[in-house]
Amino acid sequence: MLSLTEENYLKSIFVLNQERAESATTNAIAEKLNTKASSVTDMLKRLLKKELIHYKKYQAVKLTNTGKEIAISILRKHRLWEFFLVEKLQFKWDEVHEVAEQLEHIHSKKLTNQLDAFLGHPKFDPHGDPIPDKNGQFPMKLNKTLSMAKESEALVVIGVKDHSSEFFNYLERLNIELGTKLTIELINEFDASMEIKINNKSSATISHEVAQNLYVK
Amino acid sequence: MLSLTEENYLKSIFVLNQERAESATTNAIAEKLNTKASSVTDMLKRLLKKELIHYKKYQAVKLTNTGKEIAISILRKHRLWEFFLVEKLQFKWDEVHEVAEQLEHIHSKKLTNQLDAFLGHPKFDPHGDPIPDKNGQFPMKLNKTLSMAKESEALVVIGVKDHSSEFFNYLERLNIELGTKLTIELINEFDASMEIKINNKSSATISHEVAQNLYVK
DNA sequence: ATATATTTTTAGACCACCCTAAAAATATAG
DNA sequence: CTATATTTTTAGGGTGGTCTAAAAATATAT
Repeated sequence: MLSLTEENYLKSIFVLNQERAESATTNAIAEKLNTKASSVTDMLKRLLKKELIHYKKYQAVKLTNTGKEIAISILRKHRLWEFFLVEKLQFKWDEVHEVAEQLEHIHSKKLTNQLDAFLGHPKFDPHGDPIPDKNGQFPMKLNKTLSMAKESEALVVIGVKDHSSEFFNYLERLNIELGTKLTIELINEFDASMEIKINNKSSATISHEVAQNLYVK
Repeated sequence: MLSLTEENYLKSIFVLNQERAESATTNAIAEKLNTKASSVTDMLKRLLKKELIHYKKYQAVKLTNTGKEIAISILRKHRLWEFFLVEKLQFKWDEVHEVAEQLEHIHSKKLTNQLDAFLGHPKFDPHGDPIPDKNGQFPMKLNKTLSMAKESEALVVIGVKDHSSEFFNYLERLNIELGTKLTIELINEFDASMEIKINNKSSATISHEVAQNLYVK
């Protein structure tokens, strides 16, 4: 059983390596965890002894498979809890992080999996970050935006690229949320703005910029 | 901000003093926390310095008002989470404790209060223990056991006195859980055992000892 | 290619929390 | 009331995790 601190180190290393290979350096980890480089070196030795990382002095760190598994499970818990907080407990999207940082360290497979089921197996957290499933598989990254679709296509909203509250407010006024059905009625050639039907009820005209920020399938 | 360990000490002291005044002795605390008496003495000094307990060498410990507040808030969180686990995540009675022991240490007033609201402000946890409200007030204690009821009375199970897994298993075999309706069909004068109807379906004979451990209303 | 700047590691110390073994205080029995 | 048993505390040490300051390795600049 790992300590809370060890888990946080694994998570940071994982996230850094996601961003860019070779980027999990001592200093980078220290900064991410608000600690000192010397403390990081200390911990790296411990994690090496437990075979959770690959580490040679003065070189960037990588996770072993075990280390990766653990890091992913922590990420999974973090994002599931964020989803829970927003969806069930009315937290705002900027209030969840701090609490999820604590909840991600609760050890109970049953808890995690039941929570996942209770939430309906969400694929993305409230910030749009992908939630790995219980086997550690990440969902496909969202890549198709409304702006890529053609006239008369019927689509479903599955995410947003922009996370500003301005955008969320805009979507709320138009009654667009996750799962909303959109049909493209017309695309203006001039500025690529679109006339769309929302849930087969209301109609609206949206700019190309808005369409670029809506993930659909 | 208190450490997880400090919080556990406060909780244990509170629970011991609930059971009986003067019962929070060094040895009793050590046993409750699965640690050694000398470690307890160590911690008592720290808690004294933080003014969370009243403590004189060789004497039983009491909580200060601050200490009591903290202990109650931990108990509140523990019991709310137990309720959540059973009610929303389909945990069994005997599976919740270990996880709740972890969840009770999450620091977020907003989380606790929103969870409370989400659950509908429950007054008792799945074991029938009272859940203090956000001001630290406990609801009235459960006091009526099945053994106090009379022939032909119809009752609802609202808690258990005994928390052993043996008892939980027994109840599971009989299909008795929170909210189960029991009707007393007959009380044997000899040993005070009862024949009861469970949810108007199955019948069973239960001993007086079992009846004494079921809270009803 | 050497001098300088930056990054990383080591050395040594501190704190929280745990332990064992022994000493001190308290409780119990005759 | 003394002798013994029990409880509690002290003394001293260990581990996980932190830090500062200094040394070592690596990277950068001329």
